[in-house]
Amino acid sequence: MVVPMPPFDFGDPKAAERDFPDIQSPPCRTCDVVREIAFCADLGGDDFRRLASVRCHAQLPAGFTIFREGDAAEHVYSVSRGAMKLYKLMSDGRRQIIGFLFAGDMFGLAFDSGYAYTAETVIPTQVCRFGYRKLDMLMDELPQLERRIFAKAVRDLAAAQEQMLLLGRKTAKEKVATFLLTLSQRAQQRGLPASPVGLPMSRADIADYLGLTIETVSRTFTQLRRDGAIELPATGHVALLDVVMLEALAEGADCH
Amino acid sequence: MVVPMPPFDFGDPKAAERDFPDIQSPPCRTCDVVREIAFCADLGGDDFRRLASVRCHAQLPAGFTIFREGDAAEHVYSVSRGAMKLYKLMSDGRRQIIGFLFAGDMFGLAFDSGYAYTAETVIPTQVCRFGYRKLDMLMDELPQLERRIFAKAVRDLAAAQEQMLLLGRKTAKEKVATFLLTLSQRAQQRGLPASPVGLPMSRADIADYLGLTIETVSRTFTQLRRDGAIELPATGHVALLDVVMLEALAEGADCH
DNA sequence: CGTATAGTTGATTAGTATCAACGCTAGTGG
DNA sequence: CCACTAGCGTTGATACTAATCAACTATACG
Repeated sequence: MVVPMPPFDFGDPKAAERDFPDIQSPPCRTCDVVREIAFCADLGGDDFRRLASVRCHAQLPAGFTIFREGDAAEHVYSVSRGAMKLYKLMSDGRRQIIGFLFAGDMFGLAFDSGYAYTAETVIPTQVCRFGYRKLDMLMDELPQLERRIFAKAVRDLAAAQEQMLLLGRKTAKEKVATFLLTLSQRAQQRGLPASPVGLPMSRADIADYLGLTIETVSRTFTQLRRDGAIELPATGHVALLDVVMLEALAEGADCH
Repeated sequence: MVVPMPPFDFGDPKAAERDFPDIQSPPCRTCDVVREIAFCADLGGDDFRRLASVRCHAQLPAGFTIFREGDAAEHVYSVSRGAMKLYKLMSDGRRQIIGFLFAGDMFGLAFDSGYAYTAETVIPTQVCRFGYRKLDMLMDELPQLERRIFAKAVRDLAAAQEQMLLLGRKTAKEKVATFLLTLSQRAQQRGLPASPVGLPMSRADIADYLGLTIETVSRTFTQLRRDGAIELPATGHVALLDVVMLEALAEGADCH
């Protein structure tokens, strides 16, 4: 079901970052499932096969950097399984996570210059990779595909703008509530339950996504737990007990 | 040179907001200039004429709302002259400005649902409007055009991500320095001088763009003026005296 | 010229960051 | 299988940036 582990040394993270394991493999079932939500959706069987011909897969360990901000953009990626984070760094190490990605999400679009962000796995993750040139040629042939990716870029833009509102104008509590609701909605879209939601990323990742510190994120979680809005059954999981309250909190109806 | 004033009441802002003045007018010179940087660029003379056939122009007063967040997306717009702001509102009135637009900038792209933001003029502004359906059909015929708009969306996305870094991780001084540098660069791209830059938007607009308050923006301006980094020769204008210092400040080298 | 609005400056407060310590969990090796 | 250890997460005390509240000044407009 999952592509065999690529031949790099898991014990040495530096070695793991050297190369993207370039495995040419037959279409896998996971990717067929993902197809419905991924950017290959809506393509006829024949078109899909042509698209599939220019891709390759890889199973990557947690903490694996696929590309860095500024790298020449040579591939577009799609997550088949697992979770990724995209981030930007400042010279002094401050980090802003631009987004989290799950199965079906695409990343790596960059037109003129290089990639605008670094892409790193959060947990062991399987991705499909598409060569840029081949994809470009394919887009000329399949206008359906281009339109599909175009629409995806516009949706990403809308999401980024929503996040700008969050970062610029929301309080810590509102930020965390919004984050949890969004995670839940996205889980639903992937056919997963809305309530015990996987929370694969660390507190540091959440903090850097919401423009907060680890401590504030932690404190806010406890506060929401005390309010009865959420529960933290196990590490890496949240249960949304009171979605209505969370929605109120997300928009500023702060019941202190 | 500029299209005649549309027939709505400038004295009554409510009335002004009712309708987009639907003026069918011959291609104007301003728009031809803008063409080089706007999304119609790179089209052959014939293709450009076809694109021109589906557009209409309007000259709008300051503070004019072209569309609101959530409105059904029926048109795409391009600024010919003037300045616009795009923003999102929260239920309690908190506002986040998503971006400022100047001559050559496009806005109004929205795929599935309605517009993701409200679009309002900052000063008297001239815009071109393109019907969505017609543009859609035209994109099918002119892949060049679709690719062009696609690229624009990807660049907008990168800009939004850069702004996420600013909003989430930069200090007030870093935010303002970054803002001024970006304004200056964009002015240059439009063929204007880099240094005395027009600052058509209010302090409130700048504050809502940078995730600050009016007072903090004002204080930071004075601070930068005292540092010798900028000068405020007249209302609505900034001179960037020390770009190197501003660049250092923008990235966090805070010379207090 | 007078008034309304936008912008500046000052005093105080509040929210989040920072610094610091502690507890828990997961992974490791005996 | 269990003890050990490192890293992650939580909690507390304090500091600091930017928000808020308030007054004043400058600018634009009628």
